[in-house]
Amino acid sequence: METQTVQNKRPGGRSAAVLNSVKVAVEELVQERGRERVTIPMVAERAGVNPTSVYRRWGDLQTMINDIATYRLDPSRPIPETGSLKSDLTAWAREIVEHYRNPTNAALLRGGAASAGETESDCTRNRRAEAGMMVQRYGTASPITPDEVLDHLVAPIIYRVIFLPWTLDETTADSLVDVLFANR
Amino acid sequence: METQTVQNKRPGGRSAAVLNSVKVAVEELVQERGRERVTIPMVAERAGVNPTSVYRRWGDLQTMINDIATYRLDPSRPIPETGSLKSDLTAWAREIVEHYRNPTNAALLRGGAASAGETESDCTRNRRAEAGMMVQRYGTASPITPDEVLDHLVAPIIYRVIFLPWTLDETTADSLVDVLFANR
DNA sequence: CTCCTAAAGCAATTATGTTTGCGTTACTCG
DNA sequence: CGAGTAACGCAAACATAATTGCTTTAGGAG
Repeated sequence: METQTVQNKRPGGRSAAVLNSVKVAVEELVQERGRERVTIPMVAERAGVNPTSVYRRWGDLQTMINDIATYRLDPSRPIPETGSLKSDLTAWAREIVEHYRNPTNAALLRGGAASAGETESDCTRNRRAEAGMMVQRYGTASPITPDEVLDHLVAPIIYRVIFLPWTLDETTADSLVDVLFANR
Repeated sequence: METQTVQNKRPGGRSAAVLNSVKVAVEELVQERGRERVTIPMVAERAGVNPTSVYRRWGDLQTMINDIATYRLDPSRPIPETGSLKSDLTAWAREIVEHYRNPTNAALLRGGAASAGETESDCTRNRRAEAGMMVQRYGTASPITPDEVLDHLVAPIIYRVIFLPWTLDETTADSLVDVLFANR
């Protein structure tokens, strides 16, 4: 699942309009029908665009969806920096939970899960890098390792997003962090 | 994702043979090409069966794969009962890890993930029920709740299966249980 | 063993997704 | 602006998936 944004030598005007309406169409359809039941002709029709344009720009559905999904949860967004590891992780986890409480983002994650596994996805790699960054800030004496963050903070969130989305609420992030820091 | 085994008024002989060769074909193909790139005609050809038979019995690919996946990790298998909650959970987690270290089972899980979300899948429900059973055995004074088992034992395993399968080894289950019981 | 019919096989048809060649539009650079 | 060309739209060709009516095979009750 490699996700390099499909670049365009004429990014403005009509191309931008096509990109935008396709993006909206994909998000709507993935949310309405689930990643499995979305096809390129379907997206093209909803977007008011010719299917050929989609095929020529992205090649196939997976590439297109990965490309579109990249626009969300920007990898270059600022990582919380609040003064303590615990509050950084809380803020960060809340962001992730809020992101995936959006059904479109959840559906895109599920779609990505299906094709994950052989190679580390951008999504996973980014989460790991961000976790490492926060932990390192507070030195090697940190009570928490990046792997623990993945296992006990990211994993429960992602598991719930995929399999138990209705259990995600605004308290999820905080209580997971509490458990992570209990007795340390 | 509803998974009711497609029942057959003539379960023996030829039907059984078809079911079996289709099952093998699905497992091979899902493992070889990933859930996304498997089609019914493909499965039928590999199985040496007419595609029509597959369409008529299962209707579509998702139903078929869910049905086939149900044959694995038998829900009526015995739950470990070793005398302590910690060792029960360890044995149970080891089973799950071993199950999903098989690439076919991992691929089927990823395929299921794609269509999960709207309704609780059998797989998830069973894990939760099993966790509850083990915890209850040792009374309400238990230091661990079923939800904690899901968040901190099941979730990390499933997360790794889907996104980081190469990080699963024979120590994974034990160390996750150790963390779960640390300081309790 | 025999009959009944569920399930499988086959072939023709329909539907849908994908590719391709070519003409048209309109972004961008000078 | 105006020329050059990237990207789009259209329509036809192609490929493959799904459906359907009919025939054949064989499981299982009596």
